[in-house]
Amino acid sequence: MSDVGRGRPPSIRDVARLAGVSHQTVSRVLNDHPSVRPETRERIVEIMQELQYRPNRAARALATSRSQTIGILSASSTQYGPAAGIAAIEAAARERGYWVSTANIDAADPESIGAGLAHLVAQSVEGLVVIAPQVRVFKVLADYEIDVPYVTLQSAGLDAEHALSVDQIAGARMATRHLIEQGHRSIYHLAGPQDWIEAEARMRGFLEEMGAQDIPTTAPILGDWTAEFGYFAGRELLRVRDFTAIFTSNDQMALGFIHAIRDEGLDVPRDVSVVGFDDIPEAAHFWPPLTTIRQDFTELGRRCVAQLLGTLDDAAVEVAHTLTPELIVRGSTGRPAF
Amino acid sequence: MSDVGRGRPPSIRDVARLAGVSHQTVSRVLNDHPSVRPETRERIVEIMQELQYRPNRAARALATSRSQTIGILSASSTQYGPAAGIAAIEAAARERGYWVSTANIDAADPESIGAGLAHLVAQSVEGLVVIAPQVRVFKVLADYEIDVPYVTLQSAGLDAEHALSVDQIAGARMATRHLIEQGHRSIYHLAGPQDWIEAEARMRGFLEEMGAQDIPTTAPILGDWTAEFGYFAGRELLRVRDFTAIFTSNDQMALGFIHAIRDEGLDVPRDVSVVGFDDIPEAAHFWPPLTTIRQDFTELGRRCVAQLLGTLDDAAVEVAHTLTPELIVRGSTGRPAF
DNA sequence: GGCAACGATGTGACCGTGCACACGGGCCAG
DNA sequence: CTGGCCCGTGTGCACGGTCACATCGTTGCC
Repeated sequence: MSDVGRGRPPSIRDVARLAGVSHQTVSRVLNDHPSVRPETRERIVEIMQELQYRPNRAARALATSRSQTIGILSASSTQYGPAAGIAAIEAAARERGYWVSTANIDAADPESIGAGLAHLVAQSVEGLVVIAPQVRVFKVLADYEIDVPYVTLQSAGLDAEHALSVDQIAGARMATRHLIEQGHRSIYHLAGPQDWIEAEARMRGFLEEMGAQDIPTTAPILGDWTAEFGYFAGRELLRVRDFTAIFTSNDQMALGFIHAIRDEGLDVPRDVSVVGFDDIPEAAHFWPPLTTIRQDFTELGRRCVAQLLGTLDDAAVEVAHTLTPELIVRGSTGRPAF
Repeated sequence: MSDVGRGRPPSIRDVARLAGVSHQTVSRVLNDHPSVRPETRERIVEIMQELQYRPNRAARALATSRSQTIGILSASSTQYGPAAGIAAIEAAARERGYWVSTANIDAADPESIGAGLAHLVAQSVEGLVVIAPQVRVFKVLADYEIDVPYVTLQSAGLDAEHALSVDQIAGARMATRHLIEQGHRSIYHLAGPQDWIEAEARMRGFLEEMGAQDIPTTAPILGDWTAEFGYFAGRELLRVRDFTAIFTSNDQMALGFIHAIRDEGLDVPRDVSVVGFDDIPEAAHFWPPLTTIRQDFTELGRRCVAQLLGTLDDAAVEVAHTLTPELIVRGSTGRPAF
């Protein structure tokens, strides 16, 4: 007698039959259509609960040709910054009833980029967030002739229209200025990989600020973001030791660099001052605590969804494309010894 | 004359018409059905490329009632471990033609857990990976009567059938034994939050090993995984300083603890030896480099997908549920001073 | 040589939802 | 009084695939 036949989950037609209405009326209830009599609506809702009815997303997507999904194409998602951005994007998207699908890519491998992109496009995502701020990725993006709206994180300068980012140049200038203000004149810069837009911008900020203050610079060293590289770069540079401060393009490299400094029996900041970039949660507990540039990844992720879904609902939301970073002064910087 | 009418993307029927076959034959090509004449297949494939045909995922999902999607319910996805796991899961899933959809939750808030779960279920995921190794989450999971297969990461002991994990107890015992072998007898343990399964297991491992060697222990301190907490716990404990070594339940807390040790003007490992857990990429460049327990999150993620999709394709894959961690000895541990 | 089996293909229904349109009744304005 | 409009609801089809089954020609075996 019970209807636990459960060959398949209940559909709107099952609900309709039990409520004594047409499937269309049920559909109207689902979509909050105004012209349904309150008592009808109530009855339908009740039956839905009773049946544990859940709308079938695939069917809806098919009928409306909207997937209600946004895709995230991300490189290096184990890094704090991207991870925080992804989390924020997911939260903001969910709040608006969207799903989030991720594809992680190896940004060093062009094929991987294309595969990730194809994967997301095949899923017919409605929008795309690209957290892979590398020149190479943008080339692929351009070639691919994406036909969905997209937004990129941390790539100002390359694709201004679609970019949302923290002002990397400003951040780098803050970091550099801080060192100069402390009295340093011989400052190195340990940059990120050439291919990364952020790395390039930070390097530019460094050079701009040094230029503005008329201080000669040596060519930045190109790193790979890892603490490991910071360590080896430090070992190398300290053999000559003709500098009193270094600005590294992220916190991990700063950590490695400090490690190298200590290995040489030197002290931070007495012998060398160090400034990082990102303010990862651990930075406050490096030894010494790291002076760095804080970026609000969470806010960035939030705006990114606002912008994207704004485009989709053509609400023409104007979202500010640039956030300003903040200098966090801690123990790793001080006046140079004489 | 051109067919750039493009009201909507091409469907298999469009392809079929141009190829002079029925839509069913096109469908067969899509699904690699054997009985299609090679030349027919070739012609169809050609036309697909010409038309830039892409199968509509929603339609397929509707017809087959398989979404080809697995969901990840994750807490604290900005941590290295979970993030690495997610990336591995995504890669493994994609390789097998599955999509991955994520929901991040605030594990402290029961409502958030339910909402995340509901979100994924509403998407009709075919399988679920839960990376939120907290007792509370499991309660919700049990209440929810999930009707899709699921796997949980790092939660052995609570839900053995579904759990895939690195053997936390073994890892904690390794860490503890290492300290004991160095000659330490007064060892503290800074644990993770009580609610976390991993934290509990590591604590148990610590107590077991200490017990096995007949060394008296003091009650572990309950932390929150952050470097911040490690720092404050260190400040507190060092006021009495009746210990020569500490085993912290993760690397971040170790970092904070070391910070506190140095703030007191003490040295690691001369005055206090420190062992962490996880081996985050930065751990090798802490000062001193951190002795810790390495877990292979990537392998864990991979197996997790194997297990899940094994269930789905009922291939009855038997995946080993437990991985063994590895002790990485670095500079933060040594013999106690006398 | 006849019949079964199989290979290659086509036909039509079906999956669960939304949309365009139709329909009847009540209200209001001319 | 009557025509038009809005409200609440129903009808049928479309969305783009897959599935079960039908069809037809060829091959193989007794």
